[in-house]
Amino acid sequence: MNLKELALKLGLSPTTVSRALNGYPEVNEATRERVVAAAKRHNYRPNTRAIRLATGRAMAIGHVIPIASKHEIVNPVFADFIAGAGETYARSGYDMVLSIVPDDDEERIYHDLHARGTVDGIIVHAPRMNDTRLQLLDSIGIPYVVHGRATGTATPYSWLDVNNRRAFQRATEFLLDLGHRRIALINGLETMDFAIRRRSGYLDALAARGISPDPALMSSEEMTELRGYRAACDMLAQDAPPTAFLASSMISGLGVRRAVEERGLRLGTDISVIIHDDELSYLRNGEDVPIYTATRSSVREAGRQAAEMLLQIIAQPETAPLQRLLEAELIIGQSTGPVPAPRRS
Amino acid sequence: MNLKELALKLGLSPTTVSRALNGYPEVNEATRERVVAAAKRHNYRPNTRAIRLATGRAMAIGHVIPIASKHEIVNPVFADFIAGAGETYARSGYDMVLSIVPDDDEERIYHDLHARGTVDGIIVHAPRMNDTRLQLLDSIGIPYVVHGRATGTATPYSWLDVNNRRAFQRATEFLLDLGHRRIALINGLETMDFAIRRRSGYLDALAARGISPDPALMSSEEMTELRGYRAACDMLAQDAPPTAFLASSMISGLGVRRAVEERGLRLGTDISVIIHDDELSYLRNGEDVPIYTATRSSVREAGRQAAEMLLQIIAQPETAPLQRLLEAELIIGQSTGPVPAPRRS
DNA sequence: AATCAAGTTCAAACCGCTTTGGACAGATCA
DNA sequence: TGATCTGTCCAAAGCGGTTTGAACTTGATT
Repeated sequence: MNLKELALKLGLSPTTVSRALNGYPEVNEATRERVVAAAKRHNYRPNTRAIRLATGRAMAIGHVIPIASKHEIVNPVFADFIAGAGETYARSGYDMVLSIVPDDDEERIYHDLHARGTVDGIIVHAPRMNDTRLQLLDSIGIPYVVHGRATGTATPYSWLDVNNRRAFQRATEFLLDLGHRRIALINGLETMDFAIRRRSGYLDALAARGISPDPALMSSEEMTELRGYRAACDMLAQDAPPTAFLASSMISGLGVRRAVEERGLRLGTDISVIIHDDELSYLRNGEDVPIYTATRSSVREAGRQAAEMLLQIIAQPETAPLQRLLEAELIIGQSTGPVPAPRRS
Repeated sequence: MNLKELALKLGLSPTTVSRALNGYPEVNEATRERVVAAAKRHNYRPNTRAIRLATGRAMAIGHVIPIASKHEIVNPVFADFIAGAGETYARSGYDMVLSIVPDDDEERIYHDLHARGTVDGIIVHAPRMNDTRLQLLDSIGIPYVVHGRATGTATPYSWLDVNNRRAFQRATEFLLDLGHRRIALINGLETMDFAIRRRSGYLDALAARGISPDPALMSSEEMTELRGYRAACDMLAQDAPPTAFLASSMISGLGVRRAVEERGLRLGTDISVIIHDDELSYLRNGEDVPIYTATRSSVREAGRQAAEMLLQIIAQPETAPLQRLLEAELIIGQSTGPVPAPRRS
């Protein structure tokens, strides 16, 4: 059932039927009702492909997920971010198209998506420092919103980010207030912008108390359970082990916990741990009572909002770049406590 | 730069240019080369929207991700499954469109996707027992492939599944061979088809040794860390606690481990644990040496293959349903060992 | 009564490609 | 030599909508 057939059935022209269904004012209310009723009765749904060609809009947003060919990690936050963004798109009648791209091929994909008219805009994931993609997208002329920021980018651009620096600064201060002095940072890969910011928050908090950072207490790895475990093992085996850990994700936090408990130490008494909690749906940090003390910010909500921003930019292309900074909460769980009295060896 | 402009520049008709680029035989090789060169020089990329309308094909596959509104879990295996499927689509020039749908709205979405011509086929995720979606999709007439199976469906359909029953049967047998008699099952929600099959593999193995199952050793929950932890805690607190656990995912396995270690017990000596390992990229079960003994099957590979099957079905609609059963490996890690001598209390 | 405006409706062009059904030239054949 | 075939190329008709510009009613205005 297409527009022409429906029009024929109604004894109207396709023009009028189209207008009736799309809410244009120049159509008699009585006929509109007739048309709407007939459309529903015949299960008429306008063909997306035709609409797209006719209007010149793709009604779709692209999410380009780069896969580093070496270490093929799919960032686990994608699932929840995308779930959030998808809610927004569904409300607005947009489709979400996902491209999984080996990262050396990314540039071509952006050109393609635009030239072939597959999408109206793009969400940029996992920005790095001096990320070249933003300039590329600007030059191509695709509307985009970055999830995160790209330190070192000169021209303004639209982004939505968590205040990672502040979150980790507060977390570090919290540990310092508990008396901890040897605080380890189990960070994500510091090619990632968010990891750079978290590190700087951590360093700032230490500096403010006159503590000079110890490189042996700072690791920068992929955020997997195993990496967290190994980094924590190494650090705990040192002569002057840390009394507290700051882990960049729930998953590396699980690895830290394993290392801690394997040594017969107890979380929250012998060793304190703070994680960053993205509120991943399958990795809840407890239900009512949080297990870990954490800096918390919902990545799903970030997805919702980033998508809204992008749709707004697409609707009004002339507006100045939109920027939104979400603050993370610091929530107190059972994984932190005052620094224990030094053990005698 | 569109086809008409390019044709004009070349002094050819759009017809010939289109044919030259699409490899039709009725075009002189010399002109073809000229066209291809010009296309590259001017960065010509045919407009997807126009192709789709003209050919009547969407060149896109839909992945419908249902979100249970009550407990909003995004299944963590989606990310990796989709990464795998995406690789296949990229190779074949298909787009992947994701719909995040509250599960009470799913039926409408399928009708929509088809009637509006947004996709050429669908991957069905997370099938349940007697899943009504398959019949719906059959009646609508959309090609589809199910990731998993739907017990109770009478008519044949295309699916790709892991042999969950066999995997859990073997895992249970392995524990039985180690002398374990009280083996707990930390299963996923048994509304899910895969969970039903795993359970039946577990029960079969027990039955084959004449062991009657103990309901107190079987839990069926969402596969989160917390659920795994709680279930394990409850079971370990019983008068006759289990000596081994079978966990339906790496994540619930992490919860089980926490419960075990929290009680001062050691994994692989005091308590044995086997997990199912989907080889999620951010939750590797060790690198060279597996941490957990596990039934292993790559969900990413499953994504690749399911996508290939679907593309094949779309290309040849008249073929009989395709079905593929992947066997899980049983890999031996450090989390299992012989049943310990009973403690005196 | 003629003019004008507002309210409705429609025919036709268009979006950018694919594809059908020729057209035309040169080669091949009887 | 005329007929047939082959190799190339093209005009035009879709695909299924949106959108422009015009036409036709009606009722109000002068």
